Amino acid sequence: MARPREFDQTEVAQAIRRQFVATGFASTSISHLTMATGLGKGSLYGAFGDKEQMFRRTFNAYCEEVFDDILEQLDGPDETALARLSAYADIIVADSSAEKNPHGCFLAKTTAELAAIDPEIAQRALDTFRALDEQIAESIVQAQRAGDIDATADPRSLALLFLAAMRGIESMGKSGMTTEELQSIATAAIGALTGASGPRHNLSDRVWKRRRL
Amino acid sequence: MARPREFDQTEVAQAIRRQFVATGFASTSISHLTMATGLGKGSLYGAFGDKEQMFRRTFNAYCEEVFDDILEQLDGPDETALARLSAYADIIVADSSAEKNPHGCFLAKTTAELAAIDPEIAQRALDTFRALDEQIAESIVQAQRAGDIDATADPRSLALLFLAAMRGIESMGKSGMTTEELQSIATAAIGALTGASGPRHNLSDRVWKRRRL
DNA sequence: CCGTTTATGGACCCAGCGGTCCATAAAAAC
DNA sequence: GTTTTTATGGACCGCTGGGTCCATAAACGG
Repeated sequence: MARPREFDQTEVAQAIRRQFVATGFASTSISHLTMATGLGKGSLYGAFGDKEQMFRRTFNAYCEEVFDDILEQLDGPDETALARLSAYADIIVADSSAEKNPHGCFLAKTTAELAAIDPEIAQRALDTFRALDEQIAESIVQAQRAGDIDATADPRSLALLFLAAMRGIESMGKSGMTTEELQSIATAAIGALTGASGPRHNLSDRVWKRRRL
Repeated sequence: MARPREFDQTEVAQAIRRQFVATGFASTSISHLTMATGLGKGSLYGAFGDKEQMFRRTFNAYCEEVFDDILEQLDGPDETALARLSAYADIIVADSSAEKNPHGCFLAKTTAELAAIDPEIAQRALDTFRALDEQIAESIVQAQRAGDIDATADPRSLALLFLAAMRGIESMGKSGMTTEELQSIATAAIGALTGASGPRHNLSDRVWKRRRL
């Protein structure tokens, strides 16, 4: 061992992430990254490799976080499964308003920019979507057991619809759609799960965990 | 008048559009455009202005087309309103598969890249989303009159949910989600409109008009 | 205290960027 | 045929891009 790093790896990684979230891959220059991190080129390259490696690392970490977040948010007993889905939708709404989060979801942004020309990125995005879908489907099965969702409905189909609605909220939120409109989508999505009969259990159970885009 | 242009404006505009759809704004270089169009820099600048003007013109034309398409697709009598919505969803599915259309919807791509830093782009995107929503809502009202959708449901809320599901299909299609999965979303979205009772009229009425992303 | 090893950040490289300019070509006006 | 006007496309410019290199700094082992 010799001279140690003068910076905190995770702090710098967060600064890099903030920059990529704001300006994507192509529009982020190395000088953006040196400014955002306060490091020189040499340090940045020494610690994280080139721009592409930095980006892939950031994107993978983001996808993992997105998944960890839904895992934590949807975890719980059958009786509050629907309430947790509703709370998750509320979180998506809150995080998708352009006012609060002008740059939108990094997963969506990166898929839009790179999926067509980078199979690795596309695959990671697809894996993440499928993982989200799976978690949602599990919660729907729980809610079916609890009597909040029609037990004869196909949970996989409902889960995909719910996920699509969430991605739609994100997609349109970036353009400046109001929180009221986005919230209406979230409410309607939950309504689509419960059907005309409505839920058996209360949706307003306190099941919020934490927020993340 | 003197020497006339040697190229067809609309053909060249289409070539420009193909390039922007493929590589977005930042990642499209002028040399990309000269290659795509076969024109020299001078001609391109003379006829269309600089890169930013070319892009804005292309984006605006695209938004208009998206709206014209839904207008044409959803036009018709009450009895087939739901079938037309279903056909529209099928078109979105077909156009959103990465296999057929790797670059995705230009509206989504541009919103993801630029809405956060360009209010004019954001506003145009928002206007387009709202216009789509309005047309969908109108068709839903028609379907309610025809007895295919519960007349007590709020058409605005249902329309936003439907639109969000469509944008979700587009968003996830780019990552390579299968046509079957995307189609399942479309079917579930129509199901969410009709509710548990199902539609009164047949969904398979021949109401397809033309295709567009 | 000195040699070794690694971190540091700015100098440097050159390829490609967006944009301008201009000599030339070509059609219209007369 | 001559003049006028516009289109054309490549030469050219200043600048910034990503990436490398290296003199220097700083901590450790002995």
